[in-house]
Amino acid sequence: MNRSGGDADVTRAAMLAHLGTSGGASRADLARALGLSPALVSQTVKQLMAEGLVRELETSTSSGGRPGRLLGVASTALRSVGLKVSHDHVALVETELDGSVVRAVTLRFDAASVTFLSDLVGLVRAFIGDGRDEPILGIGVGVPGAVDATGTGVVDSGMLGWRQAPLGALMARELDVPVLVENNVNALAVAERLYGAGREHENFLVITIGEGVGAGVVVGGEVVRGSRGGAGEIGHITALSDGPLCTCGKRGCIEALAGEKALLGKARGAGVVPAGGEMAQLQRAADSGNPNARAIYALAASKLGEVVASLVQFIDPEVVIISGEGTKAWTHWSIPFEQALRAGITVDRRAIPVIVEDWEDEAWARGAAALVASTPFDVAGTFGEQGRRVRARLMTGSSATEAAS
Amino acid sequence: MNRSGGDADVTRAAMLAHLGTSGGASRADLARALGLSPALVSQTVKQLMAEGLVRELETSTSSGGRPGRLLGVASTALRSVGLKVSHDHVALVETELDGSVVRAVTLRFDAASVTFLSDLVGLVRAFIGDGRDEPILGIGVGVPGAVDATGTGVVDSGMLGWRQAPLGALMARELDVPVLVENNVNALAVAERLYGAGREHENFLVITIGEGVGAGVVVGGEVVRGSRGGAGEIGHITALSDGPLCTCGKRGCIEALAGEKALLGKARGAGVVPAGGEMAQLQRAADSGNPNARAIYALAASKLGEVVASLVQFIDPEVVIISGEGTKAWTHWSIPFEQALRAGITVDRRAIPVIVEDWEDEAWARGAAALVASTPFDVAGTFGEQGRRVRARLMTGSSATEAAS
DNA sequence: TAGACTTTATGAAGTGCTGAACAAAGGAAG
DNA sequence: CTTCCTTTGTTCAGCACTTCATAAAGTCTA
Repeated sequence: MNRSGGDADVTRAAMLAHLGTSGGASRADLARALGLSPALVSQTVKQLMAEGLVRELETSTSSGGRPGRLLGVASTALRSVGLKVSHDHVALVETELDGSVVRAVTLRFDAASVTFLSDLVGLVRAFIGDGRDEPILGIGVGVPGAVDATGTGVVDSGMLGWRQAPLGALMARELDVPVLVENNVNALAVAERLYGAGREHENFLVITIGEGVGAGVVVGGEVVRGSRGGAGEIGHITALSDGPLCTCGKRGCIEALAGEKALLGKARGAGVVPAGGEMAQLQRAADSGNPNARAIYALAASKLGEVVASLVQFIDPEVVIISGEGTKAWTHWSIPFEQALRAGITVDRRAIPVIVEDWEDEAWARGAAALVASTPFDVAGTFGEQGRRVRARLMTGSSATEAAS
Repeated sequence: MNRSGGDADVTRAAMLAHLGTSGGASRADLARALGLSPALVSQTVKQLMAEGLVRELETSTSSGGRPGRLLGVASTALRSVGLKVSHDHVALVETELDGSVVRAVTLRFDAASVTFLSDLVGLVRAFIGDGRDEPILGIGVGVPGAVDATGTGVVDSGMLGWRQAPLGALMARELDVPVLVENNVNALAVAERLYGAGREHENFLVITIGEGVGAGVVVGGEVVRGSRGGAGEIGHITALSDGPLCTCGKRGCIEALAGEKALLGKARGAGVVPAGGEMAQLQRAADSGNPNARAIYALAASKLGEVVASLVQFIDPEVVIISGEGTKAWTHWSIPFEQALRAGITVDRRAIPVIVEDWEDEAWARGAAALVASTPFDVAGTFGEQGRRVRARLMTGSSATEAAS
């Protein structure tokens, strides 16, 4: 399969992104990884080197044949910005193509303010202004909620209280930079696929715990978005009939059982933490052996395990990755979660590995930034016009200013 | 995106298959449906017409512009065979490319016999022999269980008691015909995508009820197979903790609550049907208003609704299609199922349509036959060598004998 | 009835990619 | 140390497909 016509730059961008995200790779490596013919890689690398975008590094050790000449991106100016939007704060990071974080800040932000859109644009503008004068490749935005079309970036979020917020279009226009908006768990899944455990897997599940409970689904190497970008919204799967009332109006949602608010509520009710107490206090109580605190975690973990078991049975992933702020206390989740998970699936898939990555705010934002690095691989064209703009910037080494369309 | 190199026959086959499965289409229709340029379609159609594989039908009515000249496949000999394998019988059908059934039989078959492989081959050989002398395009096989690689067709099935049965390779060798083996629900999902409600949807869920409970998942127009072909095995999702013991060793699996055996067991226990009674008797009892019988259906339907609600919340499909033998009694499932389903999902997706198609054995087999017609669209190459062989046969109008590899 | 518009179909020129053949550069075996 | 094998990288002819331009065949509007 090739991409003739006007799609040559997709190939070029994919090669640049692969070199950026994987450190060094030989031409043969590139051909295998991207499914292209060696001939094309040779040819394209020659161009990219002539343009000064790619350079040869050292020679790799041989594995019984001719050793490969490793390649790397020449430009150091290929940076992306990622932001994670929460109801009361925004985390911003600037990353290199390989996912390494150059700088990061967390700022207060009121999602319920009437001026939330312009507020957000202002924060991002200031953050970019603080950096070097190099123009950035693009901005990735992770939001808790459904994103209608990733290209235009219209957001519906119960957690933020946004209805059809035209976030992507506005930011792209105001900042004159490609902006990719996506559900934050999906963004995390993209990051896992590019830099994390998902690199070796085509099918996996990312489960996040924290304020909410979410899931990202990767099938055949691609993130599943569902009919209107609503795939992975497992927070409102019913885990206990006649359970506690959830913010969504239903009863017994897993988020109402294993979300931060639910845990805190229980902890306060049981007197484990004081009235105005925080999650950290609950964790400390559990750490020091408080049986009530441990029981609170255990119940949540067990219910989460049951839900994840259903998903594993349904979609048959190769691994399950657990992430989110909630993993800070994972020691208290681990055993009951795994027990419930293994007990809820058939024998043939009980060996499924569970990988825990305790990422915090910064990592979520890094996930959003990964969206930018992933666009060159986005053959399906999910990101549309914004994706094209990112690729165009990759091509010019981000040093030339781009004409806005 | 194009498919240059050695993949020209994929395009040709896809055009033939599209014409076969959709009746008549103009060149412009083909270009749109297959995502090709009009120029290429013109060019390729010219070839196909010269080879006598395609002919022009009448002229379509104009919709404000030049009317299109409708095309159709010239050969009437493009037939496929589909079979549905159950533990005690096999259903066989012969179909045209458009999915219409030419003939169908159901035969006794013992999946537990030591000679089950050769028995099955014998049945198929006899079935093909009974038909006209035209060689067929290929054979699709639907089995209840996981199929490792659709190309080679190695089957693991708890319901049939098969472990790593090399069904596909054996049949292909013995019968000298391309053989595509797939999980039966996945096959049904393919049929829905080609001929049914799935034609207008890229993301949908197929739920089957009957002896077992299964699911087929279509995301982005493609059937999701999971890491080892085990996606969609929802029968053993836990729907009721501490529920009845299931054949898989777990408790409260949805199959142990809503599968035929479970319903029959309950019906016998409640005295609704006699000791050796059948499903039809349970249904008649419910039809005539027996409250116990109705309650049995209602509980199963409600539990199924809860499980499907989780899946809908998770994968966000556009529609849910219900099928399988169990739909014969759907009137008794309908209300509690829909109630449980709507109650278990968030407001934003409560409008999701539920489509019921009461297909029986023959339709399952037709689903398997649809695998053959779908191979030309199988860009991902799931069917490998067998898929290539099907395409090769399509090209020669199935009139030339094919050299076995 | 003439033009404007829409949609279908085709021909020519150009582009992206592949496959095959070949050269290069190392290790392993005799 | 030569010979074979494996893997990498390059060159080149050829092909599948696309875009662009143009013709064809209708409907709609003035």
